[in-house]
Amino acid sequence: MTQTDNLTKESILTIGKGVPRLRFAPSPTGFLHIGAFRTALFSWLYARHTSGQFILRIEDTDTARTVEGAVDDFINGLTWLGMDVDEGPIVGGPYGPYYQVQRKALYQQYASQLITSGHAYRCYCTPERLDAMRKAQEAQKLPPRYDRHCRYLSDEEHAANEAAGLPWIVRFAMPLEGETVVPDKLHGDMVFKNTDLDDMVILKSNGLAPYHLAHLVDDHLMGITHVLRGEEWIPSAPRHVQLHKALGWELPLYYHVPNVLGKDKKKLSKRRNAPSWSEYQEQGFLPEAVFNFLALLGWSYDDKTELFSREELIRAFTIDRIGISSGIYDADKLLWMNGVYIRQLPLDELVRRTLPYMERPEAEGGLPNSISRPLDVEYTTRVLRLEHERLKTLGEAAHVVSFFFEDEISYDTALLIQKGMDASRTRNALVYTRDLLTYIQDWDHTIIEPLMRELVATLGLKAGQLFGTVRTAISGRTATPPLFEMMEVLGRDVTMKRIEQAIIYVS
RNA sequence: GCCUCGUUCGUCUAGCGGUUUAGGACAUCGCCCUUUCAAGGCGGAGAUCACGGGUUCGAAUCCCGUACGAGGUACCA
Repeated sequence: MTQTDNLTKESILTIGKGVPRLRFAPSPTGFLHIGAFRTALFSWLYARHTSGQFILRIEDTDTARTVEGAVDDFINGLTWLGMDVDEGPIVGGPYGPYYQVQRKALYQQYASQLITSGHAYRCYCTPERLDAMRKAQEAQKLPPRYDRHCRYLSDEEHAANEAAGLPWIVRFAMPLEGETVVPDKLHGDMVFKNTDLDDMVILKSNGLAPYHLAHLVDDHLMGITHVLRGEEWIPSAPRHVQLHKALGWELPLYYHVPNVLGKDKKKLSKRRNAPSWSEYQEQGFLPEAVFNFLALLGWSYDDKTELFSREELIRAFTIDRIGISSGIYDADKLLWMNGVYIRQLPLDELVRRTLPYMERPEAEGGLPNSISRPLDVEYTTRVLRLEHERLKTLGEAAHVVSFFFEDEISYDTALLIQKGMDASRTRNALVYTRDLLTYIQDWDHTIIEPLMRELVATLGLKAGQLFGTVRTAISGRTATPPLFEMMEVLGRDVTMKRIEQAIIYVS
């Protein structure tokens, strides 16, 4: 297809029929991983970029594998990521229903139309026969393919099978020679030999259509202009082209998007190497960070820009800059990006969004059950201000900040003794610190710091030796926010109490 | 087995025939800042552009093979 042809086709679709219409059509066989949302995101971004429409359709024709609650999971995931749906379940729309099980009659109608036009036929082959056939083919090292047994049945034989009440399905009569060209906007034309294509099933015994017919009928009827789907569909795309031809329908614009791979270099799979999107939510990833990260998975704007707000992404997104080679998703980079987004959050917003994570039960990553301080907004704000630029996820806040809320802290008392110090010098330093702190009028880090620095000099220690000891004494940690601000937030009473305790520990 | 798609630093990528001593980011290493941890700043290392042939004055960029990887090969999507 030449560039001119593309432009022409695109013009017809976008100007002739209105705006671009794209869909996300998951099948409710389980939760969704972020790879699935990545492809949906591209469709969504393009729809928003062009003021087009984004449609959610549920491909539930595999009734046996349908999982309860899956559709809610999709909708929750889309909502979390901020991908609003113009048409679909719940919101409805003029091209519904948006569940394929409810569109059964449509598929049957087109299947029988194809039989009438000679493009399809009824097949009475039993699963046992198909199985035996496939086994025989494999034994002979032949590609397993339907042998077209029923395609060549005479009218009399069809009538006899009918009269006998044999169950049947419908198969598509694939052209027996020639080639099928799949025009793909990302890959260019892909050519397939028709002899490699078999007579696939287009109507199952449960009366529903498999993906091949169902998605295509729906896309056509719903006016879908751009089909973005995973590259695993490339091998069956020629079937879809032939089906379009037989139905006399114009092809949508195809974009076969590369798959997202796991660390094992395998396609992300819910049952093998990919967590549900909701685990990212539970760990405290910000949806805007995941959104940004996902957009960069197989798409790029230029050679340096990586941080995009939602609006910037909508403005910058162009479909032709989607890459064609699949890539492993880099969990480290997501973590980094989440940190960037957390740091960009205004403090009150950070608190508002972190509180629910801290309020979770201890077992789910919340604050310890033993906390003695209430989780009020004022105090939590003062605490989180100190951890703001240190957080990588919202979920880790509770752990990192727990000592601000606990009454008793426990730690390895050996950590009190700094490099070049011993127990008695440490004890001495703590005693001096306690005495100094007792006389401080304004409990403010700007007051505490210079006095503590004087004490360092008085005791002939290095700053790190004194401060390290006090840090451990009041937090039980070796890595904390700046010491004096921490003391200020903790308050005089708690600080003094913990230092007293530490004096006992080192004795 | 057969069919198809893909292949630039460890990872994500820029590059669409000359501006490239192949640019950026994450990770990593070093230095600076510094009371620890982060954050930030500066810098380093890291890619014979999978390999082999062509085409061309000139190729990471175009063509053909090979290798490797992935995907598909169902009354699953």
